[in-house]
Amino acid sequence: MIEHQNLSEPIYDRLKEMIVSGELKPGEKIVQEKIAELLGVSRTPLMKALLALENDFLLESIPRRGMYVKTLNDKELYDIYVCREALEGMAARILAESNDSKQIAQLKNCFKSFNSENKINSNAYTKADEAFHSLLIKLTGNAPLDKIYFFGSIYEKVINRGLLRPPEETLKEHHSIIKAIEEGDPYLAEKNAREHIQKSRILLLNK
Amino acid sequence: MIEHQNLSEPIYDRLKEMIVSGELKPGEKIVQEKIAELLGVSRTPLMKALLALENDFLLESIPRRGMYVKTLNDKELYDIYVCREALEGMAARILAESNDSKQIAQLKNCFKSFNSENKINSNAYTKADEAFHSLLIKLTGNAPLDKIYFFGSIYEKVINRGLLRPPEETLKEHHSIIKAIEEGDPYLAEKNAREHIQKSRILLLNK
DNA sequence: TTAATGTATTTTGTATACAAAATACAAATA
DNA sequence: TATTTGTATTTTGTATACAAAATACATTAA
Repeated sequence: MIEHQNLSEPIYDRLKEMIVSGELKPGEKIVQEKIAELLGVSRTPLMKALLALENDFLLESIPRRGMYVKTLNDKELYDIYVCREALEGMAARILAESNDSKQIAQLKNCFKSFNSENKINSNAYTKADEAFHSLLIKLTGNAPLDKIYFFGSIYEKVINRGLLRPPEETLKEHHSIIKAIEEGDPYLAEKNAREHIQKSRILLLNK
Repeated sequence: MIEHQNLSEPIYDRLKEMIVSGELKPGEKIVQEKIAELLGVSRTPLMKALLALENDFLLESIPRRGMYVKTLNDKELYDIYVCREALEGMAARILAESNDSKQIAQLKNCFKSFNSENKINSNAYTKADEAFHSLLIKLTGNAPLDKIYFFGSIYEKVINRGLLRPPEETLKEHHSIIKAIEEGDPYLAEKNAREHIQKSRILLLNK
């Protein structure tokens, strides 16, 4: 079955899913031949996908030893939140500066189903949360920013440990970020976005 | 010559140098077989290096067409400076928080040879500048931050267009960043670091 | 002359083959 | 028994082989 598309891409997607879902457990070794056979491909395109996943912080490579599913310790998780704070803060600032009503509508749309409800479905909210934070970055139109913001992949892994804070609490904060963007207040937008991440970050310390 | 070390790493280093130095020109296509032969290796380890370089924003891949040396347009360069502003600002804040005299000494050391001199060697200063900004990130001990901060590789490419601002001007700013860190003032350290990048960023707009 | 078409060549994407390092495990030694 | 040593097996790193897509180029038709 030699059919020249980009095999690496579907492999990458599949493996990412397997890692995030826990099908491949943290610390587990990726034995290339086994995974290749499992996915029905050769080691060559698999290797490409593995390298991409390493760059996403989902795999860890020890030269001459192999690739392992990354186990995020508390320090690393904390450090990722530090990066998120800086990057999402900047993203919020940029969006507030451009103050685009279409963009604001998109941001609002993430949480529209939760506004009127009294009881928030935790699973649906987690998805919305992820979409919102990812959208915040995407809407800036800053390609390098989007490239380095690989934390989305890790997000689900974090969530699997249990939501850090109740939706009722974070929903307010999300809206305050959007509101500052809508008011065209870059300083406040950045401040709100940063404080939002910071609150979760601090919780990670006492875990 | 089959000798199992990590060929990919030296290949990566060599290619990075060739790109940064301009031996490989922006927009130039990387013909795998040619480069492989030039470096005396096969396409397999070369491919690994190419993928890493793509992740560093130094190469651009068009599926089924090939890899090309990235041509940074003004918008992308500007966007990179936006990221730098966020990340280096955060780094300066962190260093100010920990307020470690050893770290501060290291930072000062970057510019020690320029303090007493009246005429600054532009070439040496460029190297010092690069070392300083890279060190700022490294000293935080934040691995994800260091991983996403690939801009150092691009730095020289930018500089090749000509220094954005005279050393006399930026040297002061560098010292003001260090000073704020030394005084343990996270807010000021972040502010100074950000303004430092911002000033260069704004210049990029009028180019 | 210009545009279109078909063929040859080049180049990428993938699979496979093989060498050397790493690992597992059994036998030998203390 | 615990530790070392040697051998077999596994697995990675690299090279090569080959198919299909992309490109170059010449030939033909308008």
